[in-house]
Amino acid sequence: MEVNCLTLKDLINPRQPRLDFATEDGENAQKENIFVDPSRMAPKTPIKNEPIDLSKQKIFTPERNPITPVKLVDRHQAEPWTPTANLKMLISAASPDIRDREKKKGLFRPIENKDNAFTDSLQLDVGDTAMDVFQKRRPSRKQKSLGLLCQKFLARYPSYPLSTEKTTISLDEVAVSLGVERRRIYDIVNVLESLHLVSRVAKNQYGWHGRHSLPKTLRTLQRLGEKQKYEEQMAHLQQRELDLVDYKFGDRKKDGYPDPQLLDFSELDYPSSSANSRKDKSLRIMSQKFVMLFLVSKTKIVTLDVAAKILIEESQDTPDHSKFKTKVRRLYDIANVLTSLALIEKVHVTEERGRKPAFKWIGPVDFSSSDEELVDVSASVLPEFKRETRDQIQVCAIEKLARHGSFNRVQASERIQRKVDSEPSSPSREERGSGGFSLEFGSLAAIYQQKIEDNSQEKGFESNSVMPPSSSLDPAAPFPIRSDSEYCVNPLAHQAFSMPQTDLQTLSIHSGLNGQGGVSLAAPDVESLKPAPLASQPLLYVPSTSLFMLCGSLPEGPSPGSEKDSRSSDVSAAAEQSSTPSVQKRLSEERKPQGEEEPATKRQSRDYEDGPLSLVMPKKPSDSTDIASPKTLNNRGSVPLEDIHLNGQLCAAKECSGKTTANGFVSSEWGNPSRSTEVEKPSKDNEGTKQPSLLQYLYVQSPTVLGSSDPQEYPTHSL
DNA sequence: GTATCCCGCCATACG
DNA sequence: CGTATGGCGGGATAC
Repeated sequence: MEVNCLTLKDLINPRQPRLDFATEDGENAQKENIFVDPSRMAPKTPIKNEPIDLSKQKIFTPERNPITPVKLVDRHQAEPWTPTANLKMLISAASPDIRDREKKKGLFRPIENKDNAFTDSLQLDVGDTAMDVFQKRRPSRKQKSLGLLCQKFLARYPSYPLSTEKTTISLDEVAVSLGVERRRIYDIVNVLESLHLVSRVAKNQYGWHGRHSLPKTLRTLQRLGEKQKYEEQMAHLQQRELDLVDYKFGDRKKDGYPDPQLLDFSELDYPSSSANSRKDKSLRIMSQKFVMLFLVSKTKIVTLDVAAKILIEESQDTPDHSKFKTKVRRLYDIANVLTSLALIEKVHVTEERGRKPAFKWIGPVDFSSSDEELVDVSASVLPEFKRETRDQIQVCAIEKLARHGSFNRVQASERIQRKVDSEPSSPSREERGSGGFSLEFGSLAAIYQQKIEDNSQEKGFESNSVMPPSSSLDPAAPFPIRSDSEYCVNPLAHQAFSMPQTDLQTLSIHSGLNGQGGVSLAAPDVESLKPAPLASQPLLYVPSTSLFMLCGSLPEGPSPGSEKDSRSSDVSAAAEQSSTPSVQKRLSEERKPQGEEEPATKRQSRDYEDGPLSLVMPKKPSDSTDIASPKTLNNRGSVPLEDIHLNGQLCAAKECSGKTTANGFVSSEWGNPSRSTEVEKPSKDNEGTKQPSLLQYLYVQSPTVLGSSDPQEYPTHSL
């Protein structure tokens, strides 16, 4: 299909046609969105700084100004790709109007994603013939995923742009360049806007801010989330689920009132926009709330259904099932974007009720803390409105609290605990949340970041310590882990980053899941690692899902539980109890040689050996050095830099791993789901003690997931 | 089957 | 009226 559809570009440049883009590989594996990165992500446009590239667009849009874009022109009729498409075509034939529409669309084609290098080459071998093209090129759905698209989008701009330059984003331009309809760009931009990575400047234009203020934004959101007592809400919902109740919360928990204004908070102050009256509706708000849920969650894991329920609640209550479905749909959209930003990753949680899709926060968590500081910061950053917002929010929150309080929070909490439980962190950093230190870090980090940017990125924050450094490095991703990606400014880096992230994620996951703890630990390593950089990269990204979480206590304790150890320390005391140490050790020992890519099989085997732990282990490879990463490198070709971080991350990850795991264990998988079930049950956990958290989640990696989800293939490096 | 989620119709907002 | 935005959900795809 691609073939068929040419894009404007193609038109312009006829020769390229298929190959470039095509590749797909579709099947590969990955789940959907993954990123690969191609070298080309930013194809034409100049990435970094320049936002706009007229060249390509020329035809289409004028771009720069808000002028209205022309809709695109058509290309030939449509692309037959989907069945629907065909139908449409037919229809269009019948009706002119429709036809027009079609024309408009016309453009998309997959862009090249990927790097040509590998894939293409591979594919090329096969042949470029038309046939191949057809087959290969087929635009698989994945290629068109929002996550991938978002990645491409992000690759066009520096994560940490220099303050001096302001980048403007022309929606049309981007749409054309990425080969998608504008509608899709809105989806991305809206989410980015909710995190203040961009802001709307004018009609068709958005200003790119990058992740500089992300920490602040997250802090603010975290606070808001706390105020809203999202944690409790989540707990309630979970309970309900247990009960079976689905949507509908009878209780109405808290909210009687609307949420306060997250939105508002969203608007930065960007000069130009004065008018904003965006009625911001759902996507933006939903995105912020969704993020808040992660930030307030101890486990940092949020299931889609819980998130959907909470969101619905707030807004309205219609327990309508359809509404729920729609919400979930939107959440997937948001999640894809957040995944591309390396803030979350997909996991599965198995609860009593069964396995459910969920996402785990892998972004920075550090800040917690006290309000004031935060506030200040935010204030500085965000101007006025923030404060206002905050105040408002606070007020609301208070009210809510009061109400809630009355409620049964207690119960809820208990239940919740069960579910969530887990927790996080382990020993090392338990406090993170509590302590203010995190805040400090955050701020420091921010500062550093900026400086760094200015300077050059590099830097060595690393040095020291733990968290801070890491955070500093990666603002975006506070976690040590992901930081790398961010760190890099270059576009390429971004691209690359995806991989790293993955790695990180994976690692962390394996380890224990919790990012938190891990992070801190990691940081140090990272530093050291950094230098090594590239090597580490090899890992690749594993997108999502590698793990599953199971709730409940572990069954036998033995194995799994113990192994796993707790990562969670904070919460779960349980972890402490037993296992932790051992686990950690292991982790440490191990390293991951390769990235995660390993096939599930391997893991499994390992698992068997050790049990869940083993899973974790693999990742560890500390060394990151390994290397292999060539692939990643590829991208980098142009961009050198930052990759390094990745390595660091890895390290961190491993460390984390140690901590992590607390309650759950990882299992290998699917294969044995049964097991998991067993587990679930409550054994009560060890802990029962203090923590409420009764339920534990198990994280399991799923082989499938691995394989499947990640299609990645990236073979990795293997090592 | 279920989980994801693309696609794009169509309602709004705005001019 | 037109365009700009983006809610929304049918239905396709991935698993």
